[in-house]
Amino acid sequence: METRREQIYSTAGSLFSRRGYAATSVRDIARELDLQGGSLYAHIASKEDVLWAIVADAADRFFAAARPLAASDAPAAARLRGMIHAHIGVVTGQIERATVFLQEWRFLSPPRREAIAARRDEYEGLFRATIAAGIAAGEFAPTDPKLAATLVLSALNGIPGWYRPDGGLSAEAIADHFADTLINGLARRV
Amino acid sequence: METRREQIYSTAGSLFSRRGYAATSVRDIARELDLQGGSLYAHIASKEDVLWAIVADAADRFFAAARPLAASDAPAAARLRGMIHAHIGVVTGQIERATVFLQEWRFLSPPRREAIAARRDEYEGLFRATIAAGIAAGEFAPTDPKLAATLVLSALNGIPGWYRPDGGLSAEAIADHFADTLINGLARRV
DNA sequence: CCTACCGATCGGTAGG
DNA sequence: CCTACCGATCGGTAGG
Repeated sequence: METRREQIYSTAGSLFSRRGYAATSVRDIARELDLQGGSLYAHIASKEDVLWAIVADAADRFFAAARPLAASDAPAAARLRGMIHAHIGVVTGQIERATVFLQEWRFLSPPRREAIAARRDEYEGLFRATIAAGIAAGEFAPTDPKLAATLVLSALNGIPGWYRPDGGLSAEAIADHFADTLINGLARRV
Repeated sequence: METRREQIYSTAGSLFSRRGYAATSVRDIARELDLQGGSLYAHIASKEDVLWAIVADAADRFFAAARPLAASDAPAAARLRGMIHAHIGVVTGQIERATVFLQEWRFLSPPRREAIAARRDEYEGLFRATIAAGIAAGEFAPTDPKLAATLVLSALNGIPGWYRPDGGLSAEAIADHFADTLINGLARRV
């Protein structure tokens, strides 16, 4: 029971992720739904509103997946491992929307772009704080938590560039490997 | 003694990196050079040719920086450290062209896009081979070299998303931190 | 390198 | 949701 509007978001997400927002026209979206170009505007107010709906929804999913893990009382390394798995789960499970979130948000108008920039920084803060806690607890070697969080998230956010759902590598296998390598990289030498 | 054509590449690189290829018009480029839109075509054959010139040039720079280090006879960890520094040097030293190379190459026409995909895979192969050599030599823990190379390059290629040349963090400091963390992450536990 | 133009397409709207 | 349209802009070209 998908509403027309949800169909539009889904189709737009697919097209935006493949061709980019700027290179996708509202008529491209309409065509995939067997509608006339102008008919889309019975359901949406503007092309940018569609982008915004996709981006804001994806941001919510990342927070919903990672925040509970960041807030748990497990050791920092275990929390970080869980957050890496959760993040990769969103990226691979919603690959089109995640790609649009990661790559196309810069086409939002300034107020919305700034809102997303703020949310991204807040989200990165979950990783920063977890890494900082791990350093304080002696689990991780002393390092710049901000730079380390950026490294971790950059590695994870590169996944849409090469991941194929039907490839030989499961999201779980990728998450295990990435978590092993990254956490090992942060770990204190014994 | 910059030729007009080089000015066009430089201006286009700046605009493509900021707004994206699809959202930049040839008139945008012309305006920055105080030319009429059509006058650009006295110097270039098409908008796509400009993108191609930038992307192909950036690819050359990455190879020129990393290939000699990959081929040296130093231990694998030292080679990988050098390659990470070299790669980050290109990314931060030519940030606009590097951004266009990393983000906008998908707007190339199919034959050129495939050529760049092949070069990217070849380049990633330098990292794969170095990591595989490190595993064989017992410097690195056994792991999937392909996945590990992808992790490393994803982390490095995220840098244009946040690096600011006038920020408090030098390219060298970033490279040191990233190389430390990534090589530590690959290292064999002792 | 400019003027003036080409056909195509853009996001969006009026009125039904 | 369609038809028919709006003004603006697109990449590119002819002729000078």
